[in-house]
Amino acid sequence: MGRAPCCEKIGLKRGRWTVEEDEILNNYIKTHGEGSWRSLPKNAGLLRCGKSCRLRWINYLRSDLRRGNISVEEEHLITNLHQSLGNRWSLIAAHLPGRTDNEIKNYWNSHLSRKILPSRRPMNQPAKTITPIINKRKGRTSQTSTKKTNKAYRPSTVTSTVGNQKIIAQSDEPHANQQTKVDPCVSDEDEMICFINNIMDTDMITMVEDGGSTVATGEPMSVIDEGKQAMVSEQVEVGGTSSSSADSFDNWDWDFDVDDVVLGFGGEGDDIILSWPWESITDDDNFLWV
DNA sequence: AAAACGCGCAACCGCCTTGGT
DNA sequence: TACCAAGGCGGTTGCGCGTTT
Repeated sequence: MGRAPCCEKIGLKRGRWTVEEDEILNNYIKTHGEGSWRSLPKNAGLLRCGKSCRLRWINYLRSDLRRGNISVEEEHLITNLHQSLGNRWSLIAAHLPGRTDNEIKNYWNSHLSRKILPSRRPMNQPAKTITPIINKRKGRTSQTSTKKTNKAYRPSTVTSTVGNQKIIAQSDEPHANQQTKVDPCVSDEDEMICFINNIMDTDMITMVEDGGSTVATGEPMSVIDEGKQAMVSEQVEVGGTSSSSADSFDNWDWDFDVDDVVLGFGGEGDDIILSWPWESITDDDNFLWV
């Protein structure tokens, strides 16, 4: 017995949406609001699967969408977010207002992955595959589940030296259940990209070699301890300089009481983020100059 | 001019989690 | 506690269109 289809498919239309269908869906949602996707097509008089309606609305019909022309800034943001979050397109999309996860995913697959990944691996060297550490959370994202997810996000810190200045960069990294290819930077790499790669690479390697054993046991370690440990263990030497800021971590407020899609520290709005490491990769605010 | 090819994007698929009962 | 429906997500597919041969 195969798995039952998510919805009755007999007689339902598939493929591209027509203008008329868009209009019906648009009008229905404007009148009745989002939700109840299962019953929506029937009520609206659409011969479509509820999932299909939801997808069409989210990816195409919503009024707050920005379509096309991903800017350079957005591209940088996507790149940096992907370094930290991996293929968690919905989380990445949450940082690009008006962009959908589908759009970003497509953009990544068609533009950025080719642009970035090939340059990170020497031609004659196979990519190193890191076994997933943390189970990827899939499926419905409620506020409660978001809380759980957020707690799994552990800011990591990497110190590096650029010129004669030491940099501490904090990177958020859930490292989901994904296969990530880690490669050394090549010589002609742009310096900043190379630095970002170092962050990612060292994160991943440390996760496996150091923090990995803890997670692999399946023991639900204290989130706070886990975060601290990760941050401490992930202090790495880049450019011959290293430091530990473990002491300062104890002073952090780790009581993440968040209802947000992303890490939040409170503030005027629920989804205000105090500091995302990638927020402005060329902005000094992003790093702590020591 | 036409066939072949490649790319971008919309849509689908199947798995997973959540929340209600 | 178990079950089920609904919703959400990432991966994949395939169509349409522009470019190349």
